[in-house]
Amino acid sequence: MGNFKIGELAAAAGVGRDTIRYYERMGLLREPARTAAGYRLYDATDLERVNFIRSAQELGFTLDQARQLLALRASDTAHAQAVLDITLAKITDAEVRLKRLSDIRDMLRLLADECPGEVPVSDCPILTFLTERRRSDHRKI
Amino acid sequence: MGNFKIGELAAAAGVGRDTIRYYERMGLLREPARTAAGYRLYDATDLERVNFIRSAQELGFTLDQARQLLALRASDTAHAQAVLDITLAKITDAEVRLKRLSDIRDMLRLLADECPGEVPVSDCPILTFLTERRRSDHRKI
DNA sequence: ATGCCGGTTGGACCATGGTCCAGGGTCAAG
DNA sequence: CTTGACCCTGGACCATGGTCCAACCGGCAT
Repeated sequence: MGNFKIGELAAAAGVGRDTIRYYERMGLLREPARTAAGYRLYDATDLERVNFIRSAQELGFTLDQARQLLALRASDTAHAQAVLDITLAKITDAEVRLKRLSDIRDMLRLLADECPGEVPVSDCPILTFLTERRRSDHRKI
Repeated sequence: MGNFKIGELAAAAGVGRDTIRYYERMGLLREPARTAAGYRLYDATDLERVNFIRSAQELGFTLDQARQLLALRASDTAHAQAVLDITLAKITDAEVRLKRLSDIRDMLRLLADECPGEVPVSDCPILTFLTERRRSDHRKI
């Protein structure tokens, strides 16, 4: 009972058919049962898996990490610490990227604030900055 | 005076030779003069261009945007407003991404704080969250 | 003249996460 | 019986910013 064909699974999960086949190739979904004609047959646990993967992606996990999380979930010996470790690494990673990106934003904002707009490009402080910067370089932004 | 071969330009700019040729193919660098043997010959303005591109990249501009900035810099009719517009768009873009990423970090942090570690994965709140989440979905994270 | 470094080309390949296509088979409705 | 919607496969293709490769040529030192 409750068997879907690929299109139905895809629609239920809000992804494309090709995405389902891609996940299968990537080892995120099991090889499904088939009808006599070769059609893939899925059930509710497959839908749940696809939903899990999508949720993980929304939290910034890669497909590879989603696969690790699925493997941990399926294990009966693993402890939650393993999941926590992955999560903590992801948090650190997010913080590094937040720092880099906010530094960039701050620098752009400084430059934008200095730029009067109504001058020829030759007087644009943004271009001047990009042009001059390397004379004293090799520090990170 | 001051002509470099590609390897010298690459070393001076701190990039690979292939990167120089790649920039040429992408239209970021002019087609350089050649020696009789077909070797590319560069000068200080080419080095300065590569440095400009690298600086732009460090500020989060794509190569495509770097090309636009170079075109503006070379124009004698453009005004600084055009550069400012690109920069402001980049700032907005950075802010959107900062918001998304910090929302993700916050959610991960909440989940990590709830996770005791020393329990079987079946009791891991992170996995539970990923498993359950889609029952009430379709809002952005 | 021999070795070696560095130059040339076109094209393949990397990661990431898919998307699309051709050329065929299947299935239910009209 | 035909039409249309769906499914199958293998492989190409997308963006991004390069990197690496083979197979060849140039130029300098020993």
